[in-house]
Order: sequence, then structure tokens, then C-alpha cells
Amino acid sequence: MAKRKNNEKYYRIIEAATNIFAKKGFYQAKISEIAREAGVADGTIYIYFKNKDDILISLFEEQMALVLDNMVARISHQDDPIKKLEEFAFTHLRLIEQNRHIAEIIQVELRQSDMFMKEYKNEKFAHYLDLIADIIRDGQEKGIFKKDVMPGVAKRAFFGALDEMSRFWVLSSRKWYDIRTVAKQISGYFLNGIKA
Amino acid sequence: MAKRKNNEKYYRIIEAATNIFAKKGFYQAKISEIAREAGVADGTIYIYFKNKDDILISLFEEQMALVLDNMVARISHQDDPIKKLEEFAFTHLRLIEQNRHIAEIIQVELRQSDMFMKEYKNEKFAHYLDLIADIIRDGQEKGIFKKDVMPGVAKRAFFGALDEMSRFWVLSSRKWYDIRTVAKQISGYFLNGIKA
Amino acid sequence: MAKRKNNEKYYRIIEAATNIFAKKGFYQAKISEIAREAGVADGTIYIYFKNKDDILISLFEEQMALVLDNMVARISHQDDPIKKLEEFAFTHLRLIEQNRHIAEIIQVELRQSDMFMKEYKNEKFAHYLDLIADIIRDGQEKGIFKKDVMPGVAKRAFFGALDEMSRFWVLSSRKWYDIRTVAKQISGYFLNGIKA
Amino acid sequence: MAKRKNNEKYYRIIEAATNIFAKKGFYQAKISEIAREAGVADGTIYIYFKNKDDILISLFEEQMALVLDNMVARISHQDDPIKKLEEFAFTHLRLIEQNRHIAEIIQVELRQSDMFMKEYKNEKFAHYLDLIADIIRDGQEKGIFKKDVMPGVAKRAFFGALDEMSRFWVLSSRKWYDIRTVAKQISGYFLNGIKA
DNA sequence: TATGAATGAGAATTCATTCAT
DNA sequence: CATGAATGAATTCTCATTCAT
Repeated sequence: MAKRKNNEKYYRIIEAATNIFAKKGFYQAKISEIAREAGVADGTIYIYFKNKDDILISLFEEQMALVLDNMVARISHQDDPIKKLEEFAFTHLRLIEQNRHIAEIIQVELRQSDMFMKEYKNEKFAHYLDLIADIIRDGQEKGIFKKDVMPGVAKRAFFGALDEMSRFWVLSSRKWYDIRTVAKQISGYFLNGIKA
Repeated sequence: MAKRKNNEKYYRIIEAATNIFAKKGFYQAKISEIAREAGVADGTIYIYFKNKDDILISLFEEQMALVLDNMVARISHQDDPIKKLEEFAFTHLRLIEQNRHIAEIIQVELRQSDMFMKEYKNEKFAHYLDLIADIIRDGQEKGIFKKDVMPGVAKRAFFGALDEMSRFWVLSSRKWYDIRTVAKQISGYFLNGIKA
Repeated sequence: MAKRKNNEKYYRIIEAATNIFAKKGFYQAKISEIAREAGVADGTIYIYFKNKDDILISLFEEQMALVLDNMVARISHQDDPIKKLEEFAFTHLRLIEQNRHIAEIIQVELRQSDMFMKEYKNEKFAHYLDLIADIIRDGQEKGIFKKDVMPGVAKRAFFGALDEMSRFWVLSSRKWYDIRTVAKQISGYFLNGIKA
Repeated sequence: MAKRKNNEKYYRIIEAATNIFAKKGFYQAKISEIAREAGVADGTIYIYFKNKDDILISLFEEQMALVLDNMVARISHQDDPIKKLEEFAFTHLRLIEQNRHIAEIIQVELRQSDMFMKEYKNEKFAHYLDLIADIIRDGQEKGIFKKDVMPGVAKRAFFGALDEMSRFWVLSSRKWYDIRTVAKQISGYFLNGIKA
């Protein structure tokens, strides 16, 4: 397999696949269609990717890396765990809004890959969730959050709340609520719920 | 298409499909395997179902009907909106625990069907979410919950929190937390967050 | 197999099949559709017919019997071989015009049944062609037609000329020529060609 | 779809299909059998042809192109419209005799394809018929043929006469008449019939 | 590296026919 | 005779992947 990084074609294929997966879904997307969209030959895709699942997973990893970096940068601007969680909620929802294709892929198509759902160890995603757990633990140490809150449960509850809202947006044709309002609401319930 | 209701074969096929989908995934499940498991001929499946997607959707509808009835019965035993939400969380998670196959299908396989994700109007599920919204509105009227909580957002946040926990369980090989504890935690965050 | 003759259902099925074959073609026509159109159960068809090919062949035989009787009656009104051939041409074309469904089946669908084309001994059709040969032989004996005309060739040439015209009509959406004119033209070429 | 022309595989498949269609009939011919006979994989056929009907239609077009060229070359050797029609009859029948497979396909199998019968605009065949009409018009202008002969009817009558004879040959196991005799007979009836 | 023609395993679905009622 | 649910064999076509150039 060719060196991926710093290779233009690798990113052309990733981008083409993002569009096609979002438009057609993982199983309906054809390798030849991705190749055409990327302006390469079918066979070329197999120089950069092991197989179809690998395109999806690579696409996901590239995006999650950006999302992670973005999120880390945003919340590092805040010191207060409460502000950090508010920032997390808003940044997450804004990302979904600004990248409908990516959001749709993560919400819907990613879950169509058996390899992804059942075999892939999703480290980037685990890391993303752990950003939340870390904030909560930090807050507990600072005496801001209740001691009996279980970070491993709370991180999932918080992410799940945001994620369900995202799913609703992605699957709806129109947006029903303002992002800032929703972010406020969700972090509001949660923060009041875990505050000491 | 033959009459479905009160027909033994219809339910035999639903049950067989539940097992096979959970074991292999929607796309890897073969009609002939479902037929064999159900003890009918391949063609018989097409007397009761339009196509493979239809099996999945029918399976979902049958289960959601049971889940809805079950949930309605459980929460109607409670008067207090707070108790109702606690009961909802516990009942939802217990249901997932007791029906791993069904949970796995709803969490994973259902999302592999384009027909389900993109065409199907999911009324049963909307109804399920609205049980939560109704409890919240009731609590607001009784002055128990804050007036500024938006039921349309809160119902998704609450469900999302439970659902993400379910996904974690379904995709994990082992169970990490006790159900009652998790239900308590999640309804705890949420209730403290929205209480007046 | 039930007695066919004098049985209403037998004829109801024949009629239904005539419509469905003409509309959809032999291979696209479904037994269940014919059954529905005839107002009987699928299985009932197999009481009156051996199989699908048998429906087509029976249909053809019933129609050819009518056509033959009709044609024999018409040409027996004439004594003169020339008048007989003119009458044959006109009667044949008028039949096609008045029974588009039947014409279409004979022209198109009948030829889609392998059994019909390759195994079936088409006695009714042979008899129909022999009406022409008989007229020609009669004319030769009376000194009206050339002795060197070969009746076995001429009967096919005459029928083929009429049949090709019919095919054109059946496959065209509109009628291009007046029947009487065409019958005149065709019998005209032919009669002048074989007259002594 | 790959470039067809100048591609060896395209013609290998056409030839294999010709044999299989003639031997088994269109509906009994299996794609995998054609592929095996052509020495290619099943999937390869779909690189060169849209579907099974397309093989049949392509086969027909390739043959009709040859037939047309052949016929045009033959009749252009003659100046006299009478000689031209005699040549047409003989060439047509000889072609049928020398290409039993192709004749059988055109006579029998082609008519089993709904796409061919109901959608395909048969330009090559129309052109073939018009060769006859052109000769007749030419003869009329030269005062050789009667003015009242309608070329649009006469071309079908002449072709139909030849075609019915061909059908008879194709469906008979043995040949009953000598080609030159039959060509003479048929063009004889017809020419005497239309001569001024 | 890049290509794209070739591969061929694989599976959903159809529908004529049967037969228990 | 009539029914129509059940059968299951049978086949087209798709498309991820390979590999000779």
C-alpha cells in the first residue's frame, strides 16, 4: 500500500467517498463511482485502501482526528469544567451542522459497516468520549461535581444526549431548533444534574 | 400477500429473522438461512413479506408495539413524574438487557436498511419518545420541572443518554455496570437537571 | 382433467388468457393473473389445462377452429377460384382487424412458446393453408391457373404476403391502409401472377 | 460498457449466443452457457451487453448489417427491376439456407424478446424492406410495373411470401424444395402480377 | 504507481405447479 | 370440482477485487 500521508490522491479518494457514501449509503455506494468522482481508476483505490470498509474507516479516522483536534483546542481555552462542558456541547452540535455529509456518514452509514460496528476498535471515538470523562473527573476533584457521578456512565449519557439530537437533525429535512439553544438546554440539564 | 396477523408462519419467520440478523447482521443474513431456521421454503417468506427490508421493518414494528405497551403499562403505575422518568430509564435498560438480540437489531442492523433509514416513517418510535415528552410536560404543569425545559429537546436528550448506554452494552462483550445503578445515575443527572 | 367442452370455466380461462397474453406477452403473463382475470383460483386452471403452454395452444386451437369454419363458409359461397382467393384475402385481413387481441397472439405471442414453435404439430394451421392449395389446384384443373405453379409453394407465398401485412398492422399503433384496398392489391398481384 | 467494435470478445460472445439461442431458444438459453461457449466469465458479458435482450438485439443488428450490405451488392449488379427482384428472392432464400442458425433466430427467437418486439425500432429491417419498394418504384417509373401497385403494400407482400417460405424451411427438419425453384416461383407470381 | 478489463462467487426473488383441505 | 398457501428450483445480474500491462 502506498504511503498515504502527503499524497494528494489519498485525500481525493477520501473526499469522493465522503460525498458518495453520504448520497447513496455505504452499501449502495459503488467503488467505481467513488473512483470516477475522485478521478482515478478503480484499481488505484486499492493502492491506497485495503478494501471498501477500509475507505469508510479511514474516512472516519481522518475526520475524527480533525474533530478531536478542534474539540481539544476549543475546550482548552476554558478553565472551568462547567464552561468546558458547555463548550463541548456547542462545538459538537456546530460541527454536525457545518458538516452534514460527515455527520450523516457518522450517524448512519458508518453503522452500516459490519467491520466498523463489530470488529473495529474505535480508539478515536473512545478518546473523544474521554474528553468528557476527563472534564468530569477534573470537576469532581475541584469539588464542583458530585462525587457519586460515575464518569464512565456520565460521558456516555452526555454524548448520547448530543448524538440523539444530531441524529434527529441529520434525518430531518429541516432544522427545528437553534443550535445554541439546544446546546444550552442539554448542557443545562446535565450540569445542574451533576453539580455538587 | 397472505394475512399476516394470527398466522403462525408469519411469527415463525419474524423470530427466525431476529436470530439470524442478530447473529450475522442484516447484509450477511441470507433469506435461505432465515427460511431454514423458520422451517419454511424460501418462497414462503415472500408470501408474508415484500422483501428483505420488509422483514426487518416488520420485526421492528412488532417489537416496538410490545415495548410501547410494556412501557405504558409500567409508567402508568406511577403518578409522580419523577418516579415515571426513573421507571422509564430502568424499564428501557432492562428491556435491552433481557432482549439482547432485539436490542442489537435496533441498535445496529436496523440502520443498515436504507429503506428503514430513509423512507420509513417511524411512528412507533416517535410515540415512544413522546411518552417522555408527556411526562415532562405533566411535571412542568405540576410545577415540579423547570418551565424553560423544552420537552422536544429533553425527550431526545434523555432517550439519547439511555440509548448510548445501550449501544455500549450491545457492542461490548461483557456488561460493565449494573442496570439499576446506571438507570439511577442517568435519571439522576437528568432529573436534578430539570427539577424546579 | 375435467371435461373441457361445454364447461363455462374453460372458456372463461381461455378468454382471460387471451387478454393477458395479448397485453403482457406469453412469458410475462402470470398464471395467477390469468386466474384472477378469469375469476378462478390458480389451481383451478390446472384442472382444465395441463400447463401454461397448453393454455396457449388450446386458445390457438379454439380460435383457429372458429377462423377455419368462418373461412370455409365464406369461400364456399364462391365457385370461381379467382373469387375464392379474393375472398380469402379479404376475410383473413378482416379477421385480423376485428380481433386485434387474437391477431397479436397469433402473430407475436404464439411464437414465444417453444413448445408451440418446435414441437406442436400445427394441424389446424396446416389445414388453413391447404384451403389455399385446394383452391389453386381446383383452378389449375379448370385451366384458370398456370400448370407450373406449385401449390405447396404458392399457398405459403399467398399466406405469407397476407401475414406480413397483418404483422405490420398489429405492431403498428395506427392503421395505414384500408383493408379492402390491401386485400385487392395482394390478391391482385398474386392472381395476375398465376393466371394462365 | 467497453468499446464493442474491433473487440474480439464482443464478437466471440455474439457467435456463442448465436449457437446457443438457435439450439435452445432465447428463454432456455442461459447466460452462463453463452459465457462458457464464448470462453469468458459470466460477468464479462455484461461489460459488452446491457442484458440478455441486448445480446439478441445486437446479434440481429450485426447480421442485418451484413445481410443488407450483401443484398445491396447483389442487386446493384442488375439494372432491370425485374432482374433485381429475381435476384432479391434468390439471395434472400440462399442466405436463409446458408445461415440456418441466424435464420432460426430471426424467425423464432427474436420474437421471444419483448424488448425487440415492443420497444426496438427496427431500422435495419425497414431499410431492407425499402430495397424492395425502391425497385418497384423504379420499375413503375420505367413503365415496367403497373402504376396502381402500392409499393408500401407490395414490399411487404413480396417479403412476406419469401419469409413464410423461410419459416417453413427453418421449422421443417428436411428441405422440401430447391431454392432456385422456389425463388423462381415466388418472384414469378409476383412479377407477372405487377408487370404492366 | 496507475490502469480498467476481466473475473466469478454469490443471493434475492419469481412463479409454475402441487396437494391437503 | 375448487381452492390458494406452500413449494423450491432455477437464473440473471452485480460489483468488490485482482493483475497483466
